[in-house]
Amino acid sequence: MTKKQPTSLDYAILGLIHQEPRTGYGIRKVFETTALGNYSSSPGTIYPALKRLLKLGLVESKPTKAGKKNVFHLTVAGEKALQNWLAQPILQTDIEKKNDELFLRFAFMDDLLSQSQKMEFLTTFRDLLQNYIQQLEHYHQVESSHLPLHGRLAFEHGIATYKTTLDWCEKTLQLFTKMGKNEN
Amino acid sequence: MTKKQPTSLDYAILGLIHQEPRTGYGIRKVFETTALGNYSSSPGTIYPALKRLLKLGLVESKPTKAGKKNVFHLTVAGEKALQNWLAQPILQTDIEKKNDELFLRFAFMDDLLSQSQKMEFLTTFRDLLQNYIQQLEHYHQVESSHLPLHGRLAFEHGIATYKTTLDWCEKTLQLFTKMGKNEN
DNA sequence: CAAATCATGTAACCCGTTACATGATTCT
DNA sequence: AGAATCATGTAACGGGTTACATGATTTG
Repeated sequence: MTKKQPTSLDYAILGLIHQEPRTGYGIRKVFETTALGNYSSSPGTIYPALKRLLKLGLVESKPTKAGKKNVFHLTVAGEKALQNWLAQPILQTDIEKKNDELFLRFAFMDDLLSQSQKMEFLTTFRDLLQNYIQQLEHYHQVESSHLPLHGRLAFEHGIATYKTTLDWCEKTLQLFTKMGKNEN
Repeated sequence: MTKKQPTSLDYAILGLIHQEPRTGYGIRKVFETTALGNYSSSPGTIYPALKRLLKLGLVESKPTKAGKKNVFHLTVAGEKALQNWLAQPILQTDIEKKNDELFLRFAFMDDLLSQSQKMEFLTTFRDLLQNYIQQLEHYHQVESSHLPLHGRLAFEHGIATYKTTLDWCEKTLQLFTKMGKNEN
C-alpha cells in the first residue's frame, strides 16, 4: 500500500524546479544542454513525469496569462519529499548501483540540508567507499588470476574510478571543514 | 521494420554464455555475485531475456538429461551479433551516456576481436575522451562561477572520473603495445 | 528430515523510449 | 514569409522490477 515512491528522474525534476520554477520545456532544455546527465529530455518522458508529480501533490503549476506556458513550482509537500530524499542515509548498494543518484543528491543539497547533514553525507560516503574499495581489492588479489585479461582490466578500471570518487570525497570534506572554520 | 536490437543486458548474457555455456540460474549467479555490475539477477529479468534471445536465434539450449536444467550456448548468428556489437565504432554519446556499456564491451573482447580491433577501440576511446574532457573543462571555465557550489563540485567529480578513465585507456594501450612487441 | 540452495518460470505494473502531432513565437 | 525554436502533449511498445509460485537437489 505504501505510495509508489518517485523515481530518480522525478527527484531530478523536483530539484530543478526547486532551484527556480520552470516550464516542462525549460526542464527539457536543462537535460538536453547541461551535463546534468543521463536523463532523457524527450517530451514523452518529461510531461508524463510532471503529471505524476502533480497527482502526488509535489508540484503545482501556474499557467501564465496567455495560456500555453505552464510554470511549475514545488509545493510544501514537494519540498519535504525532496529534502527527505536528500537526507536519506547512504547504503553500500547505492554505491554499487546508484552512484549517479548519489551525485544527483549532492548536487541539489545546497540550500536544503544543514551543513552538518552535508558533512554526514560526505563522511558516510567516504567510509562506505573505503570499505567497498577494500572489498574490491581483496577480490582482485584472490580472483584476478582466474579472470580473462579484459575482464581483469575492466575490473581494475572500476577500482580506479571508485578511488577517484574517494579522493573527491576527501577533498570536498576538507573544503567544507575549511569553510566551516572561516564562518566562525 | 529493422529488427529490434538486443539490449545491453542481452549482450551481457551473450558475452557470458560465450565464455562458457550456462544455465539461466548460472547467469543469475554471475550478476548476483560478481562485480559485473548493475544488471539485475532476478528471474523476471533473466528468463524472459533468454526467451527473447532464443526467438532471435542467437542462443540455443540443450536440456540436460534429467530434465530441469537448461544449458544455453551461442549459435553462429549469436556469436556474430556479439562480435558486431563489440566492434561497433565508439561515439561521443556512448561516452556521455553509456560508459558502462563500453566497459562491458571491453570486458568481452578477449577472444572475439583481433588485436588491431582492440587497439582501435582503445585509441578512439582515448581520443574521444580527450576531446570530451576538453569540452567539459571549457564549460567549467566559462560557467562554473554561475553554478551553485554543489552543482560545481559534482561537475568537477565528473571531470575527474573521465580523467581517470582516460588514464586507464592510456595505461592499457601501453600494456597492449608492449605485449604486441613481445610477441614478435 | 529440515533447511538451504539449485532451478525455472509467470503476471501485473510502470517507467522510459520512440514516434507522431500540433500550434505559437521569434528570428532572419 | 519562411525557418527555427518554443511549448505541450498523446499513444504504442517493450523491458525491468517486484512478487508470486513450484519443485528438485544438496547439505548439515
